[in-house]
Amino acid sequence: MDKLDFAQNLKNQLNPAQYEAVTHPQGPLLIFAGAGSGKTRVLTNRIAHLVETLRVDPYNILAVTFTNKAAGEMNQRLEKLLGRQFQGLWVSTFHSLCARILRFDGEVLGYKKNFSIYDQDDSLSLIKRCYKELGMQDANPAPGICAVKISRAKDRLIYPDEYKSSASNLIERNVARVYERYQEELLASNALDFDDLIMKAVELFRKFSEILDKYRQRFLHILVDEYQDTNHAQYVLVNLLAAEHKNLCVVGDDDQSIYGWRGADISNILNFEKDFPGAKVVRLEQNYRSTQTILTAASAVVVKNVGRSPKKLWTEGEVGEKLTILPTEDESREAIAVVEKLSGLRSTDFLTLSDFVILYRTNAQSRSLEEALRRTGIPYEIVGGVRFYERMEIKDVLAYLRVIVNPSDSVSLLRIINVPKRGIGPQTISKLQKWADSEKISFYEALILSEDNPELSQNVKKKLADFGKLAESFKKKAGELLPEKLASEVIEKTNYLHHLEEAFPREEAESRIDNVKELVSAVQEFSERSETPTLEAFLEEVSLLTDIDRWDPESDKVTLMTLHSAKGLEFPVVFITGLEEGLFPLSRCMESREELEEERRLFYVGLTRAKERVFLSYAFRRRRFDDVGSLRSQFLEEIPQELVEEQKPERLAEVYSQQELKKYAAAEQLLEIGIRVYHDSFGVGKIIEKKGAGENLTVTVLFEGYLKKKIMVKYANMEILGH
DNA sequence: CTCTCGCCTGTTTTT
DNA sequence: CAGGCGAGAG
Repeated sequence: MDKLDFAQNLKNQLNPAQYEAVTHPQGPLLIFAGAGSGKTRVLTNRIAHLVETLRVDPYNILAVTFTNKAAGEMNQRLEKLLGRQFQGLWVSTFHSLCARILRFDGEVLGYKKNFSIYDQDDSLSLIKRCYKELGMQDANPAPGICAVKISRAKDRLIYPDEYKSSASNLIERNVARVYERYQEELLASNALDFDDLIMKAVELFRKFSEILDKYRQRFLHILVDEYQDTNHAQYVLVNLLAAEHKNLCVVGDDDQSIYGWRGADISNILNFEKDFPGAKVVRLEQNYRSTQTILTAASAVVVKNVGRSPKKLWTEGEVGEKLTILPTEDESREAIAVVEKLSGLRSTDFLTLSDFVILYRTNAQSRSLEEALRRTGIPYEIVGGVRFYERMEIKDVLAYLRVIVNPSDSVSLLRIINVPKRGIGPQTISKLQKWADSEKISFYEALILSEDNPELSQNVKKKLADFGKLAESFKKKAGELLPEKLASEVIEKTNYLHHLEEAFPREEAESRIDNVKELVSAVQEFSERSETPTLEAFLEEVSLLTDIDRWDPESDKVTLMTLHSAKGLEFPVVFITGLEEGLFPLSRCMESREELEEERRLFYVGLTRAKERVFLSYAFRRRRFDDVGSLRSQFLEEIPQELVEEQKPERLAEVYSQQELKKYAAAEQLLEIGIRVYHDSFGVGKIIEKKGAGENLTVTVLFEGYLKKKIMVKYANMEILGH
């Protein structure tokens, strides 16, 4: 395509706001892109415009997206747009960008090129080790909480010493101790966790201006997608890179900010104009995705939030169908209701399974849905949950590969040193560790040199030597074999499949063995497609891959995923399930306004995924911790009533009374047959049955109208009206 | 050193 | 209701 054609096409295919955003020549640019407003189209066209019309070398462009999938999609769309690939263009996530930079230039910070990347699982096990080493086993906070606190600190670029000096209570002082030790251990293991990738990249740029300069000269144009979800560290990174040329284009939507809990800072986008005075601001407000009804409903919900920049989405699309609310009795009935609706729609509206998505707040909710789908024989795919690369057996094999690449990687080494069982237990490990510390050698070296260790018995030495030889033989072969051959070699020589057979019942063992085999083919597939078919490259890709990256939107299956995973996607028909107080919004997020608003944005994100139809379901009773009755979500009431159609539940529901009642002994006596009560969720009803007493008290209430149910009498929710 | 049992805890979302 | 962890026995 030549230059003129391209320019002409742009004008025809974009609306005025989009056109403005795409053709803004240089300098800071902020694009507020409402849901479904053609954001990806603008980004890709902008990159194409930079190259085709402004003659910017693709080599000088950096585009940062949120997931690898989004990056891949962008590359694909560019290729489609121009009929060729852009050589040298960098499209990647923050994490892979930083990993790449650190592999290349990180040595000045003390990391060797073969560093390992620790996921939160690895990170937590290292933190637990730090607790032990510091003799803090029972200290507050628990390791899991400490891990979160350390992670938040890193998001904000707070280093251990600063954390320590600002620690104001015992818990924080404990975290500071662990944090300090944790960083030492990471460095000794030649490993970085997810947060380090960003933090250390920033450190690199701050400490070594010549390195920063190199990247500044390279990235003359920077585009950042989902800017509302960047945290402080990412913000600083972007600002460092863009400070000189100021050709920074950020795209985002404050209404879709849903990652506050992991450090995302909404003010990054809201303050952009302050950070870059004179920034051009473009608002994309025309929605091309959803029906008017869906869009109106979604907008009505999100306007309840206080801290947002005002905007009004509009569409020229059809009015469309009302949203449907499906009240159900419990989670399995909910699943059945969803599946029934789905199959009905499939036959009457000629939809394919890939047109549907079922969304939920927590991964645990997928179980009942999965069951219903399986019973009905409808193919489905779950995105997320236990990720493929986080499965135990996969992590075991990967740990072997990581040790081969990076023998300092203590987390991986400790993971596999006795898997499969080879008689190297905690005693031996602790002796080795002590010896390694006193001799100032790494754990791996201590293992290899254990022959010379006076502390160890002959028997133990033999076991260690065997394992050491095995590891060394893998290392030697790493240079000669293709990655997939090495993986097979590891699996074979360690007798790993046999170990799985022994450790698990047959069925489970088989599925785990299948996973291991799938891993080998994943390695093979990688080395065939990758430009750098090395084991190192594979390991890096794997640690930064998300489940959504592996998902195939085209395949004829119903998709199940969390609302978080659904960001950036669209479907003709969307089911949002579990709309109950305490579940969505999640109870832990209902205490502060900010958190409740984030839950509401999540609901907004869910609604705006839909092109044509939305179904919202909830259950009166749900098995969680124990059986709990629930109230429908406040979010349901925030949708204008004229836009929804509510299905009537027909079945008898049972909800139980609980401890709360004990506190209301007087109320208990009042709850007798014939008494009329009012309940927040179900309206006015009459008690027709009473069983048990105290904790076990259960009343059956006949609610006026359509419902007859036993209620878990959360007394606060129920008002006694009298006879 | 390994295995098993039973107790406790925690149960959100993810790069 | 899981999964993790510690204690105690083999």
